[in-house]
Amino acid sequence: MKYSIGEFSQIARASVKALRLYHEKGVLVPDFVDPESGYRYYSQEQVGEARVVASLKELGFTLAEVKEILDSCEEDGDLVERLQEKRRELEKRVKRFQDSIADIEWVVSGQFAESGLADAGEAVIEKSLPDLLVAGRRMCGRYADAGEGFRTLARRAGRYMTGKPMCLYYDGEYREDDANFEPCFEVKKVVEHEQLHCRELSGGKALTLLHRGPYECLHESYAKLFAEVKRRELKVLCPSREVYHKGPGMILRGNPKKYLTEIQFLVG
Amino acid sequence: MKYSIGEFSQIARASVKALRLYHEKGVLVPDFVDPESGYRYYSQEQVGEARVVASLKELGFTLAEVKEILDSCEEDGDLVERLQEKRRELEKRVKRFQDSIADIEWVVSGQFAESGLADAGEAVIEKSLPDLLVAGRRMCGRYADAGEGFRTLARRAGRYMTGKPMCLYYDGEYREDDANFEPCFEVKKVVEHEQLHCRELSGGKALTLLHRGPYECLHESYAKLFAEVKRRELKVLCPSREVYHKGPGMILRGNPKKYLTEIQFLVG
DNA sequence: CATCATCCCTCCCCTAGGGGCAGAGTCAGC
DNA sequence: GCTGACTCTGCCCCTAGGGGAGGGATGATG
Repeated sequence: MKYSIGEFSQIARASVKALRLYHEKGVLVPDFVDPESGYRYYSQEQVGEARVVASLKELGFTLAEVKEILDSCEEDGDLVERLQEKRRELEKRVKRFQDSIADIEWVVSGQFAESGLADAGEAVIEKSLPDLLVAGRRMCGRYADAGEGFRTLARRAGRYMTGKPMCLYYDGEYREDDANFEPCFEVKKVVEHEQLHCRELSGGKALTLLHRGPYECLHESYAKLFAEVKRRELKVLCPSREVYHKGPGMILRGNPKKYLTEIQFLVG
Repeated sequence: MKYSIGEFSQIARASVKALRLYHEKGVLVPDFVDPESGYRYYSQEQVGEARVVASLKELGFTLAEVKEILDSCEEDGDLVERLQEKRRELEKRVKRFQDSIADIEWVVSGQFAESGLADAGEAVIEKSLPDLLVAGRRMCGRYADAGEGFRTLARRAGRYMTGKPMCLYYDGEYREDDANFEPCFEVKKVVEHEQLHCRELSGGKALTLLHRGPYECLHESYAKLFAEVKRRELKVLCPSREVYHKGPGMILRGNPKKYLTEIQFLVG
């Protein structure tokens, strides 16, 4: 009983194209090839062979590996080592995919953390800030390193983030290379990790100002806010805060002209 | 500040080859290309662009998708839908890999289930069979369908299998098309599933014979065993059992001449 | 200015598993 | 013999680049 490639394709559930490829690679050679027409003809036993090839492919083996296995193995027992190795390989790939999925989740969740932001324009507003459970990462260096800090933070605690990212500034003055600051965000629950610091951040009365535009111009808004603090004869408590309602994303930089940053001075 | 492709490659952590490909695909076009020499020169801002490309690739996007995203998106928010879709895609792939891993585990575990088989040659042996917790799948049809039964069984309960596969035969006689039998194997714990039957299989005194060779010759061993039962004036209890110490594997057919099948007759 | 080591360019072939198409040959039934 | 269905080989395409050949450009040194 000989099957033409089309018939065999239906029986063995492999495309004609695939069967020709298997022939070329020596993985599944037709029982008989008409030397004149070049037509391939398959036998009944090759249905079983095709099933074996399909099984191995399903397990993640490449055609080259399948060929090697068919040539050198007779029983399933001969496969064990190869299977173990393949399993480790697959597990690695799964892990990579899962990492990607976790990253996607984190980026997406960041987009959904809605701010209760009254778009009141660029005026100084007095607010009462609530106590917040935050996870932060205290750093000492350049402000530009904060992005790296956020990334680390996100990897560790991103899945528990519930608020917008913010940054605490512990210096009373501007510092270039050894600034003292702490990227952080509100979290749903305490996250224990050596690289981050999780605790209650006390709220209270604060003066805030919403800054629209790139970070290079933040100093203008700081000036406004300081002026207002002075006018009201208040004292700024350390640390001051910046809340990044809209900033450079985890992936895309966005448009700096559209950045929205809220400066918060707790006052006493 | 212009970087040559080699310098930029080190800065942006992408191979020269990859950078040239990104240029070709329009994903990351160099800031300036010398029209005479064809040399590519990259600017400082492109370091950031390269980071974006790397991030998107890490999340599992193809170069074509990366290009489209860069062309049409400005902020992370614009990505959300695409990210969700990509996540679903990745989850599907993870699932497929995990299925493969599960299959591998099952095949491998089958190889490690050692039999306490005294290789006593082909003589009738009297044994005391222990009670076994088995998962089985009662079938009515041709013996050749047993393979399919084992496959189904394996999918459902393979991970709890602790013994060799075996088959119970409920007919007192040979039947062609409507044989009554039950592929099964010992399991570590009870598995609840509508398609399989899990229970204690009682042991007891048995006469057994190890058959070496293809299944076509099994009848010879059956004859030997029946003769011995008769000689000892015993009665065979239903069902009889076949234990497949070595048979066609889950994947490869193996060599039928090396098949090892133990026939077990519980006697009373 | 010449030389020489790098660096960079384009072009081609390779990966795995095919998809799709073109042009030509073949098979089987009527 | 005709016709439609089937099959052949060969070519180009896809991912995301790797490897290498052959040849031009750059930059430092003598």
